[in-house]
Amino acid sequence: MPRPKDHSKVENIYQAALQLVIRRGFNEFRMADVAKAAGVATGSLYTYFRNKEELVNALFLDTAQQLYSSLQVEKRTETTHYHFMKIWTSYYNYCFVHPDHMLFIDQYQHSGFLSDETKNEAKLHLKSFDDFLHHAQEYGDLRMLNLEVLKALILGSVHEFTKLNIEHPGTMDFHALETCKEMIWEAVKERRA
Amino acid sequence: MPRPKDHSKVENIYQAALQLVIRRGFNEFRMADVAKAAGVATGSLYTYFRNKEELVNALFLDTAQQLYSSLQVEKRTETTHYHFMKIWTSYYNYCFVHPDHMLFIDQYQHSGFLSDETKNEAKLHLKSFDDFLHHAQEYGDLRMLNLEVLKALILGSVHEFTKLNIEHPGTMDFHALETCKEMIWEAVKERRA
Amino acid sequence: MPRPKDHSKVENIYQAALQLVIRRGFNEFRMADVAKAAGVATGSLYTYFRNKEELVNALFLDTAQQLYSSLQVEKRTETTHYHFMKIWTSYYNYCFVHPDHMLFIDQYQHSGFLSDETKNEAKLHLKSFDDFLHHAQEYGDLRMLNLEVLKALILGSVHEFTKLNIEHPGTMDFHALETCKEMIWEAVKERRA
Amino acid sequence: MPRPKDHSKVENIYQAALQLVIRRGFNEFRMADVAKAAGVATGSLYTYFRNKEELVNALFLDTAQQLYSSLQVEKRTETTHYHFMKIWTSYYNYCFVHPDHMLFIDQYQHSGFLSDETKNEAKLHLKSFDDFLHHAQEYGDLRMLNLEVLKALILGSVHEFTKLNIEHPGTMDFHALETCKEMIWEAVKERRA
DNA sequence: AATGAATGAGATTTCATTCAT
DNA sequence: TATGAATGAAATCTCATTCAT
Repeated sequence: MPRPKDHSKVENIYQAALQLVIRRGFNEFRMADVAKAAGVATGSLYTYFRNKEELVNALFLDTAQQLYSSLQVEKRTETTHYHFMKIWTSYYNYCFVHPDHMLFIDQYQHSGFLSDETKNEAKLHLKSFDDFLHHAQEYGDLRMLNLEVLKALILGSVHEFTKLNIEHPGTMDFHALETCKEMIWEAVKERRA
Repeated sequence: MPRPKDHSKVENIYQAALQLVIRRGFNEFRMADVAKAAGVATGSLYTYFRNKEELVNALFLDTAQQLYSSLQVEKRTETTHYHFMKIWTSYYNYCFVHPDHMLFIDQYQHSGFLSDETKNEAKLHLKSFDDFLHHAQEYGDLRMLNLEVLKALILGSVHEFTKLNIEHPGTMDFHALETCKEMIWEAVKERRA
Repeated sequence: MPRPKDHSKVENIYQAALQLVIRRGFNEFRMADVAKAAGVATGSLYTYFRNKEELVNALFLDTAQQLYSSLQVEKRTETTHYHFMKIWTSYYNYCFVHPDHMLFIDQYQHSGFLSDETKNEAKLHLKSFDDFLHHAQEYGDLRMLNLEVLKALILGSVHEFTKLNIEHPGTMDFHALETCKEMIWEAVKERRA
Repeated sequence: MPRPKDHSKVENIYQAALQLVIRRGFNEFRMADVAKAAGVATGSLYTYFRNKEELVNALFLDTAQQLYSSLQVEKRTETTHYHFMKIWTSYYNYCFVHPDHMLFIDQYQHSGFLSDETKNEAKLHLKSFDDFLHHAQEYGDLRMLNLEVLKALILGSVHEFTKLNIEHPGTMDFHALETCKEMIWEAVKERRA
């Protein structure tokens, strides 16, 4: 029996690659560096990924999956308002703890490095969030607006606030955060007659 | 800083570089490609810019200046609401026509390629917008919130909607746009007692 | 030298390697590919051959032995002319059926990959053909000429015609083949006083 | 004005590449080695050739052109026999002086490295030799046989004798050479009624 | 003995920058 | 000043070989 393909190594590679993406400013990361940081040989990267492009795509998918999973959508038990706040906060918290993940996704989303397939597959992880928004609209709790537009505003706001945190740490204190949540809710909530 | 020997050539270079940034997926653009697209020799780039980094920084400044100038802040003659709508719309329109400018700024803003000096200088062009927001807060028309946070929300929303336009052209129709403006206003406006 | 632990496996490896040499254009064949095609693990190749060089040498010997055995030299019972035609034809037929074998030998014969030992050992399988030529010269049936030169012409002609068959299938029809045999015989036969 | 692309450098590269092909046994030559031997930087090879494959193809064409130009076909002024001997001898002499050229052509002719286009283009340089053979057949001086077959025998014989020269220098002495010429002529000449 | 994942030296190729013209 | 061929350091990728299982 050969050594079984070590899938924890793939995790190490993802971690290392992400760290480097951040450190080297999102512009470029070198395969040799990824290998070294992951504690494997350069050539080993190519047992897991056919080339650099495939590694980036896989890393993107893996990261997007984690990032979007942080949108804690649950079965409807509370008011839309309550649920919305909870989801937004959980997403914000994830971005706060892992700004690198969010930045990576944000940066590469529109880059030519990613295949359309990857981009589409990444979006699948937003399905339950889509459903939440859709149902909330049907209940008359959210503005009737193209879902993509709604999503862009909600997730985009988190992204922007996270970038702010990176550039000016401390700006987003407790009070600011509460206000932000409130603002976004005011933006998206339906105004009843 | 470019030595403005021949300003039209520098303009060509900027144009060419921006086009390439878009085409090559924001990841990398080659000096040779920029030169060819700009209709100059590779070596000539180095008469205008000391190296690639300087070219990127100069391009960033030039683009940011144009982009941020589109925030048509005027002297206060109308209500804050009216003025806000006008500014947001003019910015949105610029992004709609030049999505590449906006994407370039958005992508490189947090990249290690830019010097802090460049980043700061770029922000100077937001000074009049800062002033507008600040005064509007003083008049009690906008939420009392860290200016950076307010800005992040306002400009960020335009950026997100522009990205939407790129990915799904047509999503942002007239109705959606009006609603978006309304949403952002609802988010940032001060609720009086 | 292969350790003949499992002779059928070595045969598989030879077959696979030859197939690959053909497919990959005689330039390079990869150990991993040979292993896969032979249905064994990469590492297993190294139980049979110390390294790639040894595999090539062994393959060369094996193939040369088969190729040269097709020169059906028998005890002198017929005229030299009859015997010559028979031998040439049997060699031609083998090459026609196994052009890959012939090409492999032809390509690697002068390549630095083979040890002198291998080259010499391969030539031993031409011993009986050498004898045939030598005796035919003594009988005054073949030109008195350095044996190597004679061999070069006789075997070389078959090789050339075989290559022709590969490049332009059908060129060597029955008539052409008969003429070729005749030509070579005219070339090598002794003209008596 | 930039440095004009130095086409003598291409010649250097060809020379260097050929030398290496020989030295390293026709199996492989490294771009870095070619560059060093040609006295240029590694990267410079890529200003002349897009990649290794293109270099090999160009080298093949260049070498084939030289090799085949040595077939000194002239206007018919003498007997076919005389002319044939002259051509064969001039080709043999070229191969004797440049065995490396001949070996390179012979080795790569059937290798997957060359494009079909290259192979076909190389053959164009045999056009005047084809014409010579064709006319000689019409005059009733050469056997009526597919031209390709005739060529294979004539050129192939030279190749084989050249290889002999490499392996056993001295074998092809003056006497042997004269006999060889005679043999080939006996093989290809038409036997009149 | 057999496996095939892992290795890493070494190959090819790229591209920012220089420099002869 | 302008040119673009030339450079070579540094990147990506390959593949013969090793070795833990």
